[in-house]
Amino acid sequence: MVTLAAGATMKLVFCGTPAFAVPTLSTLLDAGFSVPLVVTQPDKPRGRGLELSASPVKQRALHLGLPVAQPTTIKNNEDFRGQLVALQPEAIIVVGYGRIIPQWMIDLPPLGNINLHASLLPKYRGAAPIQWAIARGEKVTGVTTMRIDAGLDTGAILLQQELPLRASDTSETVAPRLAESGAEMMVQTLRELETGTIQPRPQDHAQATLAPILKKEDGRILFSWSAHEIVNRMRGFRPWPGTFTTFRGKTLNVVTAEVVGRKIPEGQLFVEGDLVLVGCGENTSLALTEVQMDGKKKMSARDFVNGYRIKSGDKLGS
RNA sequence: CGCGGGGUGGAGCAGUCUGGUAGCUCGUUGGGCUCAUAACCCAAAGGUCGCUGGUUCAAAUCCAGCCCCCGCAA
Repeated sequence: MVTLAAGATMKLVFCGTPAFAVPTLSTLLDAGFSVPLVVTQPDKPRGRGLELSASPVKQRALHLGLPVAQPTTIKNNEDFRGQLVALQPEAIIVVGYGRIIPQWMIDLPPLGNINLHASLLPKYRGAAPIQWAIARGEKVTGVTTMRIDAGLDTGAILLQQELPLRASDTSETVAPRLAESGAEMMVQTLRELETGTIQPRPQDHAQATLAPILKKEDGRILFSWSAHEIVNRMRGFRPWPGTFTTFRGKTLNVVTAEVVGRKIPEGQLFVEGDLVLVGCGENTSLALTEVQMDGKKKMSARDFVNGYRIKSGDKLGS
């Protein structure tokens, strides 16, 4: 548990949207920081039926009784700007807000705009750092606090913490852990910024890599990839966009699978007992474990074979 | 009124268009074969075909309404 220096009640504005940002908001409050305003993205239609729904951060903020602002524009929004200026925050905290922070906002608070990013910057700059780190087969990822500047996740690094990745980890298992450790680290970052004991460290831009926001198509499997690469994407892109291919004209989501060192023609199925293999690149293949047909529930590979009469030689990807 | 798929013995599916004895691959149970087996052979049990109403001599199948599940999109 992190504690704030006695007597200090730093005033913050918190900008965030997804579930990843929620622990930071809660932890800051628990640590005694004052958050007179929470900024989050406007409610959007989500889910079947496209019903309007509030962001996870908004839901938590309302639960905590905090004022919420949901500006549709920021850069030239005089009302919003006036609101922030009037609050005179000492720092603005940004965690997965999902908007470009305009210069006037960067210049506003004396301690700057502090961002929590879910990677070891300068690696994996962008909107989907957790997913891409896993999809690229990284053994270690982490969280970074940094001072926001005009670029995309290019600001000076304040604190960083590593988190080892296990072979069984997926985005679903890693994100909460990073969110928790990042929340604690944000508290520590602010304390050290306040006492001046932190040394901002410029990023080595030559080492930068990108983690662009995911699109559905990022989940499409190419069986020319090695099974290792496909499994890594499977882990990283879970639960969305998932990893999928097509089977008999419909989308087939490959939920879980294991790497097998066996040569089978790419995209071709091979059934042997309870094993359902599909050929991949570099003389590897995938042993399917769980799949989901379009419009159906997730099922075991065994059920898939029994129900759909899968035979060796059937092909995926068409 | 965002688009689309689906609900059939324990599981996954076919059958629905062209109404007329409930099917397939598994699983389960019993038996057989075998040194043995998750393998093979034989047999059996197990289903109000999501719910309600309608049409019909007859509805899983056609019509209307409702419930539930899933994918896309966001």
